[in-house]
Amino acid sequence: MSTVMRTPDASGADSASSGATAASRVFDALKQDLIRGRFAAGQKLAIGSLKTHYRVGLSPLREALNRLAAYGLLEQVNQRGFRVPALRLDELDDIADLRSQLECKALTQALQHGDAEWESQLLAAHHRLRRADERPQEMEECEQAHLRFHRTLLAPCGSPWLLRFIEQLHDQFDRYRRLAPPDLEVREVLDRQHGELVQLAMARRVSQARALLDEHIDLSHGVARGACSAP
Amino acid sequence: MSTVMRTPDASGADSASSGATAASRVFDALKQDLIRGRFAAGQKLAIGSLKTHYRVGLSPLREALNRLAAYGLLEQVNQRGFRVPALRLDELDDIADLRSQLECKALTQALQHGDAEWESQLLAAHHRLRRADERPQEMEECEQAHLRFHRTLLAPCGSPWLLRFIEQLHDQFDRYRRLAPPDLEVREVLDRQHGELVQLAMARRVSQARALLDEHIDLSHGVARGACSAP
DNA sequence: TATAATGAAAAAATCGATTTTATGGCAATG
DNA sequence: CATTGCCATAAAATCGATTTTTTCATTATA
Repeated sequence: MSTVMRTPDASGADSASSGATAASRVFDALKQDLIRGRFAAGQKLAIGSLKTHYRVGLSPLREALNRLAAYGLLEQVNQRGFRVPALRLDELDDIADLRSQLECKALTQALQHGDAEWESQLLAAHHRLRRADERPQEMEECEQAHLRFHRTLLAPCGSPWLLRFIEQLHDQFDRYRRLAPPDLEVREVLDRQHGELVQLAMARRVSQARALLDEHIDLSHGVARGACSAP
Repeated sequence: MSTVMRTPDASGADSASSGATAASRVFDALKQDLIRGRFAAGQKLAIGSLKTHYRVGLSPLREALNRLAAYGLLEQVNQRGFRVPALRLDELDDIADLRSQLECKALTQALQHGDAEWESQLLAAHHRLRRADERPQEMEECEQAHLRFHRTLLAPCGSPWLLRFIEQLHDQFDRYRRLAPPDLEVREVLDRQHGELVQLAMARRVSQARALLDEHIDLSHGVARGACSAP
């Protein structure tokens, strides 16, 4: 069962499944590693090393790099390869501002269209998130659960392009957030907000939910700013 | 002078210039042909024919196709190649709605940040647009001028990611609009609105300008709907 | 000393051929 | 008659080698 990819991985599922090509596998792996900050910001990628590191040939690797550049997780300069984008405070502010704008819109629409089935899924996603948060040593587990929770929250908004952009911004944002020093106090507030979001969403309290999501993103934004050095 | 490409062609300029690679050239050509509707919607692309048509080898061609899929102008299914996305009314509505939302936001910010230099550029862009419109036989000329006008209008908004998404949506929207039967009456109104937009922008009348841009997009939307058949 | 030219080494991009996977017709089976 | 299995064909994906372009240390020049 292969996945239609008008966008890199529109389904949100990892292409680790059966019919995955080498290109899509290395795309997923590279994407994760970029978001997790495994490459230094601003660094130039040595294609030769990537080839050996990810155990793929040149062609699928280059195809993956091209996708990532089009997606915005890499910069491509014409005869001089690929590099990791720098982390810039002004860009983070831009990303966070747009996230607020788009996710609040999506939330409004999701509260209008979401049905009973969605409510169950949202509760389930929140439950998984809490469980994962109880074992913070499993970082990737937590991150996955967190991503899925936010996806589930906005999923029924009815606008594929809106969701696409939100996903893209989320990936960009996470590059910053994951590199920032963690703030356990803020972290607790953020966790609490997840539960409150579920309550407000189920009760269809649009404006309150919007305000809370806005605050949620803004708090995260404050933490993520710690990833930036100079400008 | 090569261009940084965190996105396909972030500068808006054609990569026909000096340091262009085969991949970026065929990317530009394919992108234009897709937007111009030279391929039937839903059609599967025969990579072999593309190779001969665009006179490039397999590797650069595949890299271009991968970029286009990540950009959303192609669909990619894992072991069965690339196809042109179908034209769907609900998707067009989605695109138009988002365009309104994002472009109005950008317009507001542009009116706040735009300086005198920008005003000159806007006047110039509008002048070129009018001149191009006088020779409607030069369709591509008109389209280019039109695109540049809208780019210039929003350019100083100060948000690279917002501009990126707007550009992407604009390309998607144009796929529909260019295939729709032209409506000369509406066309005249749209042309008039361009001039009015310039006036309102220069006078920094934010809310009036927003309302007009919204109407502008909505009118275009009505025309573009003519490109859709069934759903 | 600063600047420009040079050329070897490294990296990016591309090509041609091979391998892998899907597709569609046809026979075999229930 | 519908369904399944099999093969030949076609297409997609990948590999290995070649070509092109950049990089950078070195030398020549003003």
